[in-house]
Order: sequence, then structure tokens, then C-alpha cells
Amino acid sequence: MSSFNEDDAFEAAARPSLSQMAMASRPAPYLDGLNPAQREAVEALDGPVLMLAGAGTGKTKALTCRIAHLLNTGRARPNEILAVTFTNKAAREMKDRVAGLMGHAIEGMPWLGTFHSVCVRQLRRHAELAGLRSNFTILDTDDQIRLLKQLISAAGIDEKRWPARQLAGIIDGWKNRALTPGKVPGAEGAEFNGRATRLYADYQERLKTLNAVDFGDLLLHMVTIFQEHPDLLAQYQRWYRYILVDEYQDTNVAQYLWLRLLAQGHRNICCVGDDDQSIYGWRGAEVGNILRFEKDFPGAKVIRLEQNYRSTPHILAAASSVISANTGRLGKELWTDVAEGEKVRLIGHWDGEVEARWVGEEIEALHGGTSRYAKQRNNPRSKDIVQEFERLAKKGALGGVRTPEELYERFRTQNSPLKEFKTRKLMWDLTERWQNEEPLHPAFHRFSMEEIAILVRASHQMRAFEDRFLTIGLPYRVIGGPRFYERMEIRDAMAYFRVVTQPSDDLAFERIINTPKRGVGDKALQEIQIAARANGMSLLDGARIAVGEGLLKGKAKAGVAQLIADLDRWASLNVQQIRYPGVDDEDAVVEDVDYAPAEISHVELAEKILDESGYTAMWQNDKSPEAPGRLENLKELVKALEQFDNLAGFLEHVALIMDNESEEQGEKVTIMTLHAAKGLEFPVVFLPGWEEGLFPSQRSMDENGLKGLEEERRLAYVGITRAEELCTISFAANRRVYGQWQSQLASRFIDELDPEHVDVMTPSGLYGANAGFAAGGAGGGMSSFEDRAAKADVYNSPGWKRMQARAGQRGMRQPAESRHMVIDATATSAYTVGDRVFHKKFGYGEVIEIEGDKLTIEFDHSGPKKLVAGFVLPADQAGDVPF
DNA sequence: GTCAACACGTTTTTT
DNA sequence: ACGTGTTGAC
Repeated sequence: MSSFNEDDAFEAAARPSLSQMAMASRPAPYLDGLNPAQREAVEALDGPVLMLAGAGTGKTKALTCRIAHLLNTGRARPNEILAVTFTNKAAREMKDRVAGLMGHAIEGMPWLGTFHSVCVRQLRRHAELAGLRSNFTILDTDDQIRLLKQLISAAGIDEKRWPARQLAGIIDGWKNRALTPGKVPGAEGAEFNGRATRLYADYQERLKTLNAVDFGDLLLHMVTIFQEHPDLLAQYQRWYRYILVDEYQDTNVAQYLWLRLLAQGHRNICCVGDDDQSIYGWRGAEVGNILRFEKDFPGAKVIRLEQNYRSTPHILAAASSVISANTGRLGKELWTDVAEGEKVRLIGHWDGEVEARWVGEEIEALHGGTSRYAKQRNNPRSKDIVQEFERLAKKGALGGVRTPEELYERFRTQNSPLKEFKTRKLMWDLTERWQNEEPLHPAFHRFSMEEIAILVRASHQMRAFEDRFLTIGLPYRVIGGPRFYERMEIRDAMAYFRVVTQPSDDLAFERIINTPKRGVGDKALQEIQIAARANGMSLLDGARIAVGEGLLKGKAKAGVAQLIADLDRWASLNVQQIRYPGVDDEDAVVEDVDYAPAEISHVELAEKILDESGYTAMWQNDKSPEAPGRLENLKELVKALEQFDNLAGFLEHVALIMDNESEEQGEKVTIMTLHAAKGLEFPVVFLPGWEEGLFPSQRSMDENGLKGLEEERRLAYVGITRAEELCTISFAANRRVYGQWQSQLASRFIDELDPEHVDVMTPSGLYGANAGFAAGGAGGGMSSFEDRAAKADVYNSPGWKRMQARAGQRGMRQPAESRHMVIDATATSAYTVGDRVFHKKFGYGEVIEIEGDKLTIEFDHSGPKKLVAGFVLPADQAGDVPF
């Protein structure tokens, strides 16, 4: 891979082209929309810059304008800018926004990407310097664990006492700190009977023979290569004229070293971050990196972005009062010129269930425009919305949009460009208004479900909300959970593709050898492993020998023989061409492997593989609740293949782009963890579970002491600053923790909130008794709440109406005219007792009771559940309706 | 080699 | 409480 003529490329890069010089004189309209601090950050192009960008201060705007400015002034060509982010999403957004600013798609910014994708690009070019071939595979956590398991048992260590997971964690930690086996401090290698370091070394050896790397290696290998090859490093240092780093507070030691090495050339490095939002210490992030920036880069310019464009003053003040309890901050104070809004609301509840119930009710109220908050006269949003629209349109803030209808179209088709101007809210009001053809009462304010989020500390808190929302028919979406490519069926399918494209991929082969069941157990697998090791060949070839020499018997023999024959046949149909990108697009390496005429497309081949292997059939015959979903996912996987040229290209992509925001459609409330919410914003935010032990997390404090506590506090800060208009913090007096009831203490973070910016909805000490009062006079304590719920006019409940809307769309039987009439419940629910139904989460079940819009369903696998009819489907319709 | 009973460990998550 | 992963019986 060393055949690139680096120096020629650098020479050419050193001189700006004519077109670049012409560009330099172009006007820079993007500078106009910036505030003074942002402008300073954009224009300070040379030398080290640290941009301290608080939450909601327009850091992405500053960052993207900076890139545009670099290009526009001819300081750098697109391929001379190294811009790194942590997530693919952030990278994509940056690319899109730069393109938007430049007015055209930017061709070739090959070095804009995540740390990992940029490192893969580098490592593919210099793989041999790490003892690898350039077509190395990238293993994910699952493969990593399985490999370590083998090594642990091979070393004769009791796997029960020393689990592979733990070793993986230790090794990851070392890699995060850029420690190769040789550099691990002796004292730290004492785990695993003193053999942790040894196992680490074995693992690295094994990876090398497998021609594979794990995620941590991507950075580690590049740091090592650059440290050992100063000449190569110098080339890259010259090549990257400008370096930009997003979320700098999240960098670990390896990333820091890598950046520092590369930045030593031109020293044009701009790091953007917020020390107050460092919440990933537990996975190796070093806040120290950002705190130390000025020492690392003497003469660095530090620019603070403190004007907040997201939240109301009370929200900012409350967040600021909490975070001020932390020590060792670089210090920032966010401010806004927005008019006064609501105070942060604080409410205590009897237990987690009441809390979830209250949040559900409150969301319905905010959505329906009947919340106490919604009627606030002071609400800046209560102004006549059309006036607001006209004002913005006149100001040109809506980008040429003239009519509300146009805005609506724009909103639907391209969400983001208009977002800055808070058009989402406006949009919602306008749509409501057109639909109803009646003027909205200016004192009422409604929120779309999309504008509401519930942010929790730990994912197990989500359950109470899901349960409650299911019963009241409140549509929700959970962010997090297993990602698409991490799902079992997807990984299985991909393992098949991996073996077909790379027959030497032992880990993949091991995964599929008995999936579906082929009668191959430990014994048979061991025979194959022995045969492979004895001959120094791959497992697949070892299996050939094992079959040929009769080492396998009966079922196993037949199964493996069949699999081998299948794999050979599929491989012969596979077209392989892998393209490894270079520094520039011209020097990409294209590798042809067994180029066979394409008789069938790779998509057809994939279907064939899944079909003929019996894998599809395996799930079709599976009666578990997840089976239909899994088949659905497989279909999706095959569809995703269409966007690639061949299987190999697809696999290369998937290893790094593990995101699957399969954008569920429809108005839904979002439930997610505080960590997942970083970088996002919502008009309405609920922050439940602020209790000692849960938040701040006991474990965090136990394991990391004050450091842990401060990170939790930053998490609280992140949570509050997600809210644009309304932020509600809550806690429960009692909570069931691991099946055990515990009485809880309100979080210390609650005490740290400045009372001046908090609206306390619970008189202290009376959590439970006042839950109803707190809900805005809706009920009055628990018993009266139950009472009210029992008498509630279900046919007028929001959940019922939504269910009707959904049923109508699906062409289900419509109920009789209903508003206040009492009607036969069985006629209105479209279900009868005994019907078989399907629920996305609980699977198949049988209706055993019907009360209005609520069905009690005995699920085959999850037992009885009571939920709104709109959330289930007749069993025979399962699989074809998106939830 | 496959299935049911039990022990275990439960924060946060990207690539 | 609950799901996962390992142990033991067939």
C-alpha cells in the first residue's frame, strides 16, 4: 500500500490553484448571520484555537462556517482539511451544512468524518506498518468477546471468575489510553491471575493473524505508526493544513495523541467543546484534554460562545446554578436575550408509577392545549401565530417562504434549514389551524408530540413510562436499544456474507456453522478447530478436511458438508471488488478478488444465501414474538444492500456506520437516556427520577468518587439545557429497585437548583398526597385520580381518538358515531374477546377483556397486559404495518 | 446435542 | 423483577 506518491501530492497542494485564488475574493455571506464571538471563532483561522461552546450557542454553525471560510478564502483545499467528529450523524450534519453554506455539494472532503472512519482510511493505506493487509476486517464487540473467550480458556483460566467481558473492558481501557501490550504498567496487568497483559498481547497477536482490528485498534495503530515513522507523520502533518475537532471534551488519550501528532505541522488546530458537557469519562474520555489545551498549544486563542439560542432564561439559570457546584471548570456563563419564560418545574411523586402517570397526563395536557402552563399569559408563544409567521417571513428569516402552506411543505421535506428560526413550533400551530379552519385561541398553546422528550438516567426507568403510555395510548418512541446492525439476525446474516466474501473469516464461520441448527456442537467444532490449527488453515478449510477424513459423524458430517458446498457455490457467484480510498480520490486502491462475471446481482445472491442456508426458514418456523420482526429486519437488510456495489463494499461500510435511525414516522413523544440526548433539543423536556442513588448514580459515585459525582452533575446540566421552553424535573419518594421497594431521597442536584428559577409544584414532605393537586387541579390525590380514570369518557380520551385515526388509515372497521353516547364496547374496539392480536413489543396474544378503548390481552410470552387497542393489530395483519 | 431449571448481575454507549 | 447465560438431565 506504499505506492502512493505522497510528495507530488503535497507539492501540488502547497500552491493554491487559480480557481482557489478566484474564490478567495468571493463575498462571504455566511459571516453575516454570526454573533461577534462566533465571528471571531470563524475568522481566527491560523494558529491553535479553543472554542468553548456552551449548550445551544451555535457551535456547529461556527464550525461549519469556519470550514466554509477556509475553503472560500483559499486557505485550504477540501482535502487538506481534517475535520473529526465522534458520530456519523455529526459528520453528516457537518458535511451537509458546509455544502449548504457553499451553495453546492463539496466534492472530496475525504478527511471529514468520525475519528474512526478517518483512521480506517489512514490505516488501509499503511496497513503493512501494523502487520496487517489493507483489506483487514473490523471486528465489533461481539466478535471481540468471542475471541477473548477462546484465549481465556486456552490460557487455562476459569472463565467464570474472569469473564471475557471484563477483559474486553480492560483492554479497551488500555487502547483508549494508547497503551500497547508492552506499555501497560506492570501493576495494571495483575488482573486475570496476573495474566491480563499476557492475554492482551495474545489477543493482539491473534487479531494480526486474523487480519483484523477492533475499534480501539484503529486509533492505537495509527498513533503507533505515526510515532514509529516520523517521515510518514511529517507527510500527514504537511498534508493537513487545518484541523478541526468537534466535542473535544470527549476525546480519549489515544485520540488526543493522534491529534497532537498531526497538529504539530501547521499548528492550525481548532478544538470545539464544552467541559461542562463531558459525560463520557466512563468510556475513556479525558476532560483533562480540554482543560489542558492552552498548555498543549501555547499561544492558543480561547473563544467562548456564551449566547444561548435555545432556552429561556429560567432554564439557563437553573442549569447554571447546578453546574456551578462543580470544581475545575473553565468557566462560562450562558445568557440569552429571549424574554422571560416559565420557571423550571419541580414535582415530587409517591412512586415511579405515579410519576409516569403524571407525566402522561401532563403530556396530554400540553398536547391538547389545556395544561396550566399552556394558558400562561406570559408565554411568548401565545402571541398570534400568524402574526409571528408574517413577522418572520418579512424579516426574510423563513428563506423565501411566503405562505404558511409553503412553509409547511418546506418543513415536511427539509426539516433542518428552517429549524434555527423555531419554525417547528410555528408549523405545528399553523397546521392545527388549517386543519380546524378555526382561529386558535391566542391564550392556548399546543405542543406536538415530537416536541416533547423524557430524558432518564438509566434505561430501566423507561419501562414505567412505556407501560403507562401503552395503557393511555400515548404514542412514544424509544431511542437507544439495540441498533439495527447489532441485532442477532442481522449479525447472523452478515456472518454468512462475510464467509462468502472472505472464506478465512473464522469468527464469522464459527457464528454460522450451527445457525440454523446443523447438529454441530462443541465436539464437532473442536475437531474442525484442531484440523484447522494442525494444517495452519482457516476453519472453513479445516472443516473440509474434517469432513474428508471422516472426523465428523452423522448429523454433523452431513450438515457441515452441505454448508461447505453451499458456501463454495455462493462464493462462485459473488463479485468482489473492494475500493480503498486514498488521500485523494485519484489514489484510491481498487482490489479485484476473484472477479467473476455477474450472473446474479449481489442483492439476489444475498437472498439466495439466506434462503438456501435455511436461515429465513429458521425464523419463519420460530413462534416467538420477535420472529416476525426479525424477518422484517432481514428484508430491510437485503434492501439496504441495493445501495452498494457488492457484498464486500457493504460489509466495509457497515463495520463503521453502525447507525440505524430508521426514522420511525409519526408524531411521537421521545423517551431516551440523558447520554443519548446530548446535542439534541426539545421545547418540552421531562427529567424524571432525580433521586439519590439513581441520579446521581450510586455506582458512579462509588467507583469514581467526586469525579463520578461531578460527571453526574454535568449530566444534569446536559439534561436541563436540552429544554427550550419547559423543563420539568421530578422525583419519587418510593421506587422499586431490582424488585425491592426502596424509599428514595430527592437528588442533591435538586437542592443545588436556584429556588428563584424553580416552580415547586409539591409542598415538601407531601409527595403522594399532592400529586393530583400538582397536576393542575385535574384530580386530587391518588384515590380521586383512580375515580376520575374510571369515570373518564374513554371515547373522548386522546388515546382513543388517536386510535380511531390510526384505525381509519388502516381501513379497519369504523366505530359508530360516538362522542358522548354510550355504546357497546365490543362494537367500537374492532376486536372481540378471543381475537388473536399482535403487538410489536409483546408479540402475539389473545384478547380476554374489552373496556372501551382498552384491551386486556393475554400475551403468549409476556402474560396479561392492559393497553389501548390502537397499539395492537389483528394477528393476521402483523408484519405489514409500521408502528 | 438439545431442552428446561437455576444462578447471576444488573448505568451511561459510539465506533 | 427480569433477562441472560450456564448447568444438568434426557
